[in-house]
Amino acid sequence: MRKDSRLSRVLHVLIHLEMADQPVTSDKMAEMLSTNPVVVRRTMALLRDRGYVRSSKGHNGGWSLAKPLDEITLLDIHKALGEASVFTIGLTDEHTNCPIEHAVNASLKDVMNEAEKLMLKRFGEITLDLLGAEFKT
Amino acid sequence: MRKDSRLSRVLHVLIHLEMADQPVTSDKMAEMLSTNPVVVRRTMALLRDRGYVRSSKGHNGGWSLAKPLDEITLLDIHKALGEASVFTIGLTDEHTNCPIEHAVNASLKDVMNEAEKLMLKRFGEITLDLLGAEFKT
DNA sequence: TCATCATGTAACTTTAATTGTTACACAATA
DNA sequence: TATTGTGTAACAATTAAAGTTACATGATGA
Repeated sequence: MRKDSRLSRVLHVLIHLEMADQPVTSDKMAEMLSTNPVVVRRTMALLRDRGYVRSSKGHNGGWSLAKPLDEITLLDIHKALGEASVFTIGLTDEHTNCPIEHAVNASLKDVMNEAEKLMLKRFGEITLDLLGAEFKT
Repeated sequence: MRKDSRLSRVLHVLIHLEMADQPVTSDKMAEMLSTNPVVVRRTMALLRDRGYVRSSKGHNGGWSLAKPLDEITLLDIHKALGEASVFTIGLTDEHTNCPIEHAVNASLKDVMNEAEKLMLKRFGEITLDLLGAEFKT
């Protein structure tokens, strides 16, 4: 099953951003991430919409933090990226009226909701400066 | 992100299987699931490999349970389907030696592991007869 | 002011993985 | 022995994300 590594990538970039004393261009980031500047802009735009980063044009332009890392949580970034669900496991579309199908889906949904809730709670507890701190030790 | 609904589908089918007094053909199942008999065989073959179901050929052939539902857990089926991870969130390939990237991935991995562990624990606690029981009430 | 650097974004192509399909071999049974 | 069913290889279709191209627009500094 395909994985979405935007979260991992963008966190990586944000922490680098904090250490830079100048805006960092999409080109530089793309190079870091072995990807394309347009892809970077697409993803970063989602964060800008939420006020976590800023972009500027022209000479010495690029991306910079709009908020200190200790005020941004993993959950914030995860939400900004707008992935519908964290699970690869999906439920069947219940176009039938089969009560068994409904029961199965309800059970699965319960378990997945519980796990997702736990995960998002943890994400909410981790600010991005902690990620940076961890590597500095 | 694409979802894998094989788990949901196959559970649905297994509970139906229990109630059938004859083997059920791949064609019937495919119709139930609005899919293709070959797809059904592919998925069911994974369960047969683990001894949860049996298949027989010829007249009155088809699929039947090889184990009572109260001896099969959600976790058993999940494992049989062989999905690598339950999460849509992936980590970057660490071809670089960037310590920040490593730290970010380690943190994400921690949180995901914890959530996955919880989820699989719950899956292990739910036997398939419980799913059926739930709908009967 | 104007060449240059940078983002913004639409439109399109590529990629990767599953799912669906076709075709045919093989086995069981009425 | 015709029919019913699985087993499986090989291929096509689908789909969603990622990548790419192209060009507009804005900012900056020489």
